[in-house]
Amino acid sequence: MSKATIYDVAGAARVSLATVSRAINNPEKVKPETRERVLRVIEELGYKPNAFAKGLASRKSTTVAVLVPDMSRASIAEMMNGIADIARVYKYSILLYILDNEESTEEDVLKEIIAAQVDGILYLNDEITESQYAFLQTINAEHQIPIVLSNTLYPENDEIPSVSIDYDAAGYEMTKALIDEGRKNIFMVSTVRKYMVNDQKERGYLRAMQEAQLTPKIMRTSGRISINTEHFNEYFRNHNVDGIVAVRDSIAVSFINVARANHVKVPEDISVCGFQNTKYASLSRPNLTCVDVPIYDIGAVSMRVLTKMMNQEPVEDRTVMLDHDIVYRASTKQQKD
Amino acid sequence: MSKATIYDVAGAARVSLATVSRAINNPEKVKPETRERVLRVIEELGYKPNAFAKGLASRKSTTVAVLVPDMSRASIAEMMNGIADIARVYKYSILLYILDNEESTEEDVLKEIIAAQVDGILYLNDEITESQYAFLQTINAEHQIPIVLSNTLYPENDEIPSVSIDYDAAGYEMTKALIDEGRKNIFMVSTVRKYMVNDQKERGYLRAMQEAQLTPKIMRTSGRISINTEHFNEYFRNHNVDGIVAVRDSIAVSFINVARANHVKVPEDISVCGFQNTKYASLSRPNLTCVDVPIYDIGAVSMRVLTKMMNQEPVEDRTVMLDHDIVYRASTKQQKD
DNA sequence: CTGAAAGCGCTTACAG
DNA sequence: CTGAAAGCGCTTACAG
Repeated sequence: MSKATIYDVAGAARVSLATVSRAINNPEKVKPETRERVLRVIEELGYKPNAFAKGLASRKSTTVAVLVPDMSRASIAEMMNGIADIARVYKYSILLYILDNEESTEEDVLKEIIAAQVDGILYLNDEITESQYAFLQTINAEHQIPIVLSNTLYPENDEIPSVSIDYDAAGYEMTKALIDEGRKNIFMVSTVRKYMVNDQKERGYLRAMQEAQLTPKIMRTSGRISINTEHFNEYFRNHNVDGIVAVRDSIAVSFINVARANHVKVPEDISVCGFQNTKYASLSRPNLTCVDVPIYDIGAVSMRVLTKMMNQEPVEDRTVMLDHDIVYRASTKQQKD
Repeated sequence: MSKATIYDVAGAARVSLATVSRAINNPEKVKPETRERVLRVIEELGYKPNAFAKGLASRKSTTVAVLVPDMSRASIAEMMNGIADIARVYKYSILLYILDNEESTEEDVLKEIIAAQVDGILYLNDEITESQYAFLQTINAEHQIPIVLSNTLYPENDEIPSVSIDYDAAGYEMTKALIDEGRKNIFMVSTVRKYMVNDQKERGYLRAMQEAQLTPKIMRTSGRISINTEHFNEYFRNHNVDGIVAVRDSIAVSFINVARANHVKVPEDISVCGFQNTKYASLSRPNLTCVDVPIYDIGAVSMRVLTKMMNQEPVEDRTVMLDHDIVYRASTKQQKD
């Protein structure tokens, strides 16, 4: 019923199966006349090449693996949309691997990926460590399989290309904006776990504070709301805070809530800003000022870079930094346009 | 380097390739002694079966397609985690297909999926229509390929199994809770686009209102925050509202914000509740009362049902409804425990 | 319990 | 521009 094979097409078009294959994959090598006849038969029969046979014979899968740490981070979903759109344009399928820290280690998953014979790997795990990077390099070298880091970067090394924004600069600008408002006691709220990307934000924050001769203070939270609330409450009792640069929107919103519960006014008494420009930023009251990360584009561009690598095209820029904006809203005093 | 094939294993273990294949796939058909020898060699050589050859020879892919409308809906990411965890247990890979309304129609994507020879399909598109359902049935019948609906249901027909919660009952209970608070002018805020799932919530709402002899009023919004805000503002000027059952948390939070901007107090003057129990619910002020949908479990169970179908095991219950809770928080008066 | 052999549906030099 | 044929790395009756 749906099992038309290349033989059926060849028979119906009265050519050899080699010609059918060429008509599909190297149309220019087939006489237009024949090509059209073949294509028409393909259409009529609803023929779709068997992906396994094709993969086996050609040693190419037209499949890429997307490796993600945990889908539920808001940014990742939107990044997937960008990846999927570009993948579709270039006819790649997406094999999704979600890392859960439980049973299987990342190394196992990567072995699985290799066994699946993907043509390339998109690595969305933003908490990349030295040893993980080294492991990726090994894979890259041993299996000749292109890898791109999506929304992460590994500043010491660009052997594996990466696509993100300049988080260091963004952290700097965001902090500078609060300094320009006259804030003195600006805290960065970062995460306990060390993410490369948050590291960069911290660097930018530190630079801005040092330039302004202010004392930088970084507090680290888990991502969990309930814990944050207590943690932040304590801070209000014991610290003088008039500015917050949070590494994520949701953390910033948590902070706003705690501030207001402590009768501290946002933005009169304290300015709060975040990173990402998720829906949280628009749903919070006051609306959150934040760095607008073009997360869809990061996904799309990193997939595009990967397609180039899979085609052996040269990749001139191995550390792509997309532009970012700062969206000024009501959680800070300074409301530029 | 990494290209050990079944021949290499067979050679090193001094058996035929048939035996190697059996040692992997039907261990009980191989003498324990030989089996262990083979397995040891596999370990040593780091042999991984070539997925394409295996797929081609066996006509099974151990891959499932997950078809999603748009990753960025909050619920889908978490559902994917549930799906992925169970998929891993049963050794299935996930091929991800994201529908964007642009170029390719759903029908094209499904053809692609079939060409990819997946063993099963998980369908997460919650706005399923009659014609889509019919098309899925065709696929099911023609290609003998199992399909499960995840977090959707198609009440008129259970030929295609589905896993969700009883959204009708949940809508009823949520509405009833507001009625029990003494609210009279309870609106349901639903979506312009017709989602099966929201239909169910509306049914439950209507039933509760009718039982209480109250006039049901359904307003429909797009999901976009900016539009909602205007829309809701108008409502406050022209209507008497003392209760809101929103079909999504984010819509409920939008409504809370607009209410407060109009100096209407939540929950003193108006009770507001939503659906899903996302992070929005905890980040809003006041915290949002809502139906807690076990979205991870929905993903996990639907994947489990699919594995059963792929193994030809009988599926007794074709319309699985998982339990749900209502989480009472500060956006409603009645705070049960 | 094990092996020889056919076959899965393609691609791709190699001839012509 | 086209065809015959080998080969990709497995699985699976079929014998034994």
